[in-house]
Amino acid sequence: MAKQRKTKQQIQQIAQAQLGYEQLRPGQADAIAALLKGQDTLAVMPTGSGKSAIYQLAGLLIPGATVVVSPLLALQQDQKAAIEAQKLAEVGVVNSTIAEAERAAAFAQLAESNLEFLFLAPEQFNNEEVLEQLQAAAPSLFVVDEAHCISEWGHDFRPDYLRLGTIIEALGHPLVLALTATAAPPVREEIVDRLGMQKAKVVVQGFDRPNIWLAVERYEDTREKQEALLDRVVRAEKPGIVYVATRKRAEELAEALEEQEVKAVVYHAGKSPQVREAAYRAFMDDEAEVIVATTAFGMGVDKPNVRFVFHYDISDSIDSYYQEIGRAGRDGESAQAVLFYNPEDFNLRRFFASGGKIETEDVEQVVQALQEREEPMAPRELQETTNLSRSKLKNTLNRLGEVGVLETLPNGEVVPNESLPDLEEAVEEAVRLQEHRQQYVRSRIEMMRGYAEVRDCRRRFVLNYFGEGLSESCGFCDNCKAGITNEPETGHQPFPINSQVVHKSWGIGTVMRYEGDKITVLFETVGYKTLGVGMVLLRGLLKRMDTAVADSTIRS
DNA sequence: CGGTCGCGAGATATCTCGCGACCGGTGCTATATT
Repeated sequence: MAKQRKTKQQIQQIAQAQLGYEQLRPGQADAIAALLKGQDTLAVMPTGSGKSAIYQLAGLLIPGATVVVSPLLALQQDQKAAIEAQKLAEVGVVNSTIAEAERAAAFAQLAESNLEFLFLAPEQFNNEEVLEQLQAAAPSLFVVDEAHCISEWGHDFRPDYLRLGTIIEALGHPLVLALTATAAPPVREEIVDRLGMQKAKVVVQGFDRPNIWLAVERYEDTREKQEALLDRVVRAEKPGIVYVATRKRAEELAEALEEQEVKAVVYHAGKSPQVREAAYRAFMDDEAEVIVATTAFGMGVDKPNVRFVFHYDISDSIDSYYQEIGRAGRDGESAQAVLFYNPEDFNLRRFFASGGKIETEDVEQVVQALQEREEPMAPRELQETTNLSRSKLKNTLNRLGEVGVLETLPNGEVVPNESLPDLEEAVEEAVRLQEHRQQYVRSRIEMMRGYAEVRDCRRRFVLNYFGEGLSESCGFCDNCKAGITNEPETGHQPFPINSQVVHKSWGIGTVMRYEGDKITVLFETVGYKTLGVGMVLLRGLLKRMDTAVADSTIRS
């Protein structure tokens, strides 16, 4: 296929003609231009900045079909509807809710090169027919929407996200486009890595949301915290979102709000699809003032006038937290993000994070079962033979796949690899990988504590976390208002932000931020670590890595 | 880790305490049952 060279101006003209866009935003044009040059691209851009337009335009401009991997059935439907409303091209959706006839029609259209966009969830690739049809159709563009799911869900919850790289390879490596709203540098790296993106272009659009007021209120007492939150919701300008960690808490808080005559609805995965849809609609249409929700609520939500996002419980990472509060103030008007913080709440997060611990014996058991069988086994069979819990087995299989002991076939069954590495060593490596993963997850929770307890401009903390600087304090967070800020003093920063350093036992890391006399480094193996700068210098704990970080990143 | 539930024991005929068990988030898909 001849590479298409189009100037940004030409792209702009097409955008205007096809999508009615007056002006493409810088990130959009950069991403599309990179794709047209044949470069795999990762675009990290806030919701509402037109991520969909990137794949829509690129899909139309590049000859051949576009496959879009999307995590939720509702999103697939929405995106299809959006394209159809603009009469851009023929669209198909393939998932478990689609009738056989419609599914067959979509594949027939695809085979005749009459389908431009095909939406599906990563689990669909377990179906051999899907993969065969796609291989025959040879799509030219493979899009992974909400690509942070690879890193957030792939390791345990939805492991098929980790297999997308294999799928891309099986399709002969079409051009790859990954899209996400929120991804810290290690998450970006993982996306590029796991999808096997080649010479990836990374386009990052500004993370700052200056109209969102950031604050943390600390309580040592649960009852006191609840009363404070309810009181704040009652007084706050609405509509707003209250995030909680458990379904039960969601129900309780909504009820308490109703008692105070606040129109509140509940949203969590324990509700039937109808009830969830009704709650969503009520909130979107401003019939409900407040939605009290678990993390089930949010993906794909783009409501302009959300005036507050309150967290009754802390999130599992800054990534999640920022994504959640980012749903406030999309209209550009000011909005509030307040974290109601009780250090005890970390216990639940640690519990969620500890579920995936695997023991050497468990791993050996799985390997043994596979070897005895000598033919592909479905995970369900393995679960019966080994007596491991579903999530533990998932984790074990994922890690074994990573160290090359086994391979997951397109239909989801697993087989031992033909050329087996040293088994004992590989098993140990698998256990070690899982430990690293856990340390990483826990270190992200610790960064959340860092945010809650930081005595500096909170916006600077968050932006540093995403690899961006903020030279002047924001003036729009509780700490700035109270005069608790800590202007960066270059003299105390022996290693520049974002530079690479090496630690004797933790290996390579990236300098994330400084706070007072503390330095926070993100290590590839153990996650985020905070050290005293004085001690680091005195003991020579960190050494500068001289290889410059490849910077294919555009900031705008 | 901590909140909650259910149970049995104890002092009194219903309530209170203490102990152990158990649960806690996110979604796809396939399949069986009304």
